[in-house]
Amino acid sequence: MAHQTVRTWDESLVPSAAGRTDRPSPDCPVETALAAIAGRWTTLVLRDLMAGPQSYSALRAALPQISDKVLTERLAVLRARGLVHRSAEPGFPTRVTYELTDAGRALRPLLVELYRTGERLRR
Amino acid sequence: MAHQTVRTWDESLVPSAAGRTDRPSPDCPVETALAAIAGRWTTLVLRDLMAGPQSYSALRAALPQISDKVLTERLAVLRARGLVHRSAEPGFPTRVTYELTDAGRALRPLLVELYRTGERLRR
DNA sequence: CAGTATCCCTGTTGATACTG
DNA sequence: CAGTATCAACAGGGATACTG
Repeated sequence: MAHQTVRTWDESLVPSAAGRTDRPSPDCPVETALAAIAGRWTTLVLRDLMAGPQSYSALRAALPQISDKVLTERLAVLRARGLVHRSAEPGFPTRVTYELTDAGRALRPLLVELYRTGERLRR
Repeated sequence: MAHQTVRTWDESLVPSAAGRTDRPSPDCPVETALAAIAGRWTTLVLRDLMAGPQSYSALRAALPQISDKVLTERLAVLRARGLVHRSAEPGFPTRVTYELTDAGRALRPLLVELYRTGERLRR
């Protein structure tokens, strides 16, 4: 009879099978959440959008040091992730509004927990 | 009298001044927390250490696809971050145990929230 | 106003092989 | 057993200049 290693999982930490992965996998919920907020500036953009819909220039004004390229790419990625919705009014000059989707708003508790954890670590 | 833009901050999202940054800054608690768990494989190593102290080979066995180089580097970084403690028993063969520090254990609620958020996003 | 287009640079990851 | 050493490959981020 061969040895068998039975690994016990802490259900409060890893409640479902998807988290019992032995390598980084998109199927792991932790990876899914990390992928949602991945990228420099991303959490700052999300924070600003949590206050409500914002125009492109309002977002840029709130983050003076971000380059157009990066802000545009961040917003495009957040759109592709289904976290942000973009609406452009026809006419000139162009006016574009970005706002969070329901999925985007679902990130609020995570941002709060990141903040709490960061403050804890400071001590 | 010049115009003045008064930005209102949601205290439940950004409770202290450290989060009201206009660029990625190590002073922001969110950045601190993200830095703690940054890096591929990192959350998996932390997850395994949440179950208690582990030897180097136990960690490697739990993550068969990680290379020695990356596992070693991950552990070194987690040590440098003050999240993991390393203890080596003298003698041969070497036996080394890794365990979470108090700071490392403080990450548990964040991992749980990452998991919850990831599951939410799946729907 | 709201973006694009280039180009470069640097850090991170990984494969493979070797060691006290 | 518990790592190091080396090197190659890649992706993300940023500076700058231009456009419908």
